[in-house]
Amino acid sequence: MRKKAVINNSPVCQVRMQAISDTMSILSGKWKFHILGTLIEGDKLGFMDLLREVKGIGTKMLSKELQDLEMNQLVSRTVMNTKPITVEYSITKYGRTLSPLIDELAKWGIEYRQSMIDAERD
Amino acid sequence: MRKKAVINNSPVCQVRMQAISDTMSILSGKWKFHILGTLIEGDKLGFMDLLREVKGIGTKMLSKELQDLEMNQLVSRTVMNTKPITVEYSITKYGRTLSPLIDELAKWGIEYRQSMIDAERD
DNA sequence: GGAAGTAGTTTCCTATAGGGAACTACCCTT
DNA sequence: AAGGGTAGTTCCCTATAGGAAACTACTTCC
Repeated sequence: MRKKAVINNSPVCQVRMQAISDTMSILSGKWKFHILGTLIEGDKLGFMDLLREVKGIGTKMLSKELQDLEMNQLVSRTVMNTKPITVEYSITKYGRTLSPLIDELAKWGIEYRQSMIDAERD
Repeated sequence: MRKKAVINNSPVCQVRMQAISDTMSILSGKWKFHILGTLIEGDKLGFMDLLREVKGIGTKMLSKELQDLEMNQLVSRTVMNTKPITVEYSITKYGRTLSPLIDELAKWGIEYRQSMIDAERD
């Protein structure tokens, strides 16, 4: 008799797994959390502001990641009526719903670092 | 006068950003959350059990991801003294500290799906 | 002895992610 | 008219992630 999957067959697990995949796919890539974190802290920022704040990112990736985030309604892009045109990027109300998740990520990472330090002392 | 980064210069932000990178790097890849989620639900599982539970994964990736997780003390691997040797994978106590994070990921993903459905109704 | 189950490893391949540098285009200041 | 700031786009390249399939090695059941 061939064994079959049991645990992940329950509808509730399937939904959870799918949800996790969704979230990770929206927030995939090296820079999304950095950009979101920066925008959550810093209200309205221009393209060049973000380029300076997000250390190490280049124009290509910043542009691409911002487009992804805008597409998913996490970030808004507003072209201002100034001469030299400027653009204001800011986090959306919906983007702010990521705060608890980002906090958890940061919290776990900080505790992880601490546990490594504790382990070293043995 | 040349502008400089301001927001992410505060030590607290730097630590947070680093922590997020740490977490994401430990949990990187397509399968880690699936494996962890399955092990959190299902106590002790063998290699082939996991292969069946984690839909779509192949032996190579499963093996590699389990090694990564074991290295970071999130998963334990025990070779059992049975003939045909079997191996028991289970989540560690430390691995369980990821539960709140995984819950947040799932929660956000589920709300995201719902918001898409709501948006469609307009 | 052959099938099937245990737990992987190895090899080969492709698709994607991501980086660097150059380039566009517009405007302001000097 | 030259330099520097705005906001990107395009092209080229490489490194890595991940998948498929074959292979190892050992055991038990039929």
